Amino acid sequence: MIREPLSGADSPEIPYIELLFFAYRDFISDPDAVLVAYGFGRAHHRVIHFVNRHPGIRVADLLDILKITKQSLGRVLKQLLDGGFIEQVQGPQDRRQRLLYPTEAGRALALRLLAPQERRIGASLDMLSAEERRGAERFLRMIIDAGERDKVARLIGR
Amino acid sequence: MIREPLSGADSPEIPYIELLFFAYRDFISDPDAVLVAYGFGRAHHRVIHFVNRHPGIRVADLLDILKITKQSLGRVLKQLLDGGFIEQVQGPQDRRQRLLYPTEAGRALALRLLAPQERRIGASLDMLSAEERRGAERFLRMIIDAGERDKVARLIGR
DNA sequence: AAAATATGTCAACATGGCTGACGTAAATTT
DNA sequence: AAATTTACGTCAGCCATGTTGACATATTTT
Repeated sequence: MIREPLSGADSPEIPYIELLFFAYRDFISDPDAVLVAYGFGRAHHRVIHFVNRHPGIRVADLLDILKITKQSLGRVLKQLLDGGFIEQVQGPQDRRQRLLYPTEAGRALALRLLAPQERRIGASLDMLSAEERRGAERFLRMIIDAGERDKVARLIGR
Repeated sequence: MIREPLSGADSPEIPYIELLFFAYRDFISDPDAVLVAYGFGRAHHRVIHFVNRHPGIRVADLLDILKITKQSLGRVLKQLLDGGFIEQVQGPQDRRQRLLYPTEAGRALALRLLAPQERRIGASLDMLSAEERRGAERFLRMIIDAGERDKVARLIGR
């Protein structure tokens, strides 16, 4: 039995690791509360978000963003299609593709899910200087897998 | 059907929201890879981590940190006890309490799970100025629920 | 014509959340 | 001393969301 704590003195990274855990824990609690009213979960949230951010996105792109299997995505996608939050359109060039677009309801849901997170993040950013904000952004960016950073930069538009 | 993307121009918070998603996605992929070798999941990781950080922690405190139910915690805790990664000791003052301590194996596992995250976070911090690092820390801190911040500050030791 | 690609689908399974109720032992309050 | 509260464990069952691997179809590319 070990009595000595694993301490932040041993490793200066530990506070950041734990802050990331706690921040993420609370960060997703906002949309979670909204989602229960729709009978949806976090997986639906992610799909709704990225389809609204990139109308016409392909299923394959969504899989690459979410890093989940086709089966898992297929399940929630079907529910969102059935529920009238997302529409499929055959790709005009490549007709194998099913391009995904939000409906009016889908856009409304995306905005409802976004609102509390904007508030939370906005309030946090308000407390920071310009350089501190840059620090937050660069910190997160460098945590992403090196091979994914360019893709993410393109996705978020900077 | 809506064709206009929900844009970062509409809302300056969106890039941060998405970076947080992508950073967290990759951040947990490291320990996930280690855990499969033990037949454990993320829930075990969290328990192992906080028991190693705070040897002698009570079950109730763990529940408050993880924000999960007693039932969910009980399941993984039992597996960690059975596997010899954690030991229980009756509380000396209050004998209703079961204080949790890591075993040697539990400490070793905690360090194995920590190592890749330290590398990832450390490499990210190395790219930042002192003020940027401060920004990253303050950003995360302010994302945490206001009512939880003091508790978290105590837990992470600053 | 053959091969590769984009997508969907099937069955089966595991993890880890949840609820609500109930039990026990120990500490605290009345 | 009795009643209440607290800390913890446990039971049964449910749900969301992740996994694998195989297979089907339409379409595009070679």
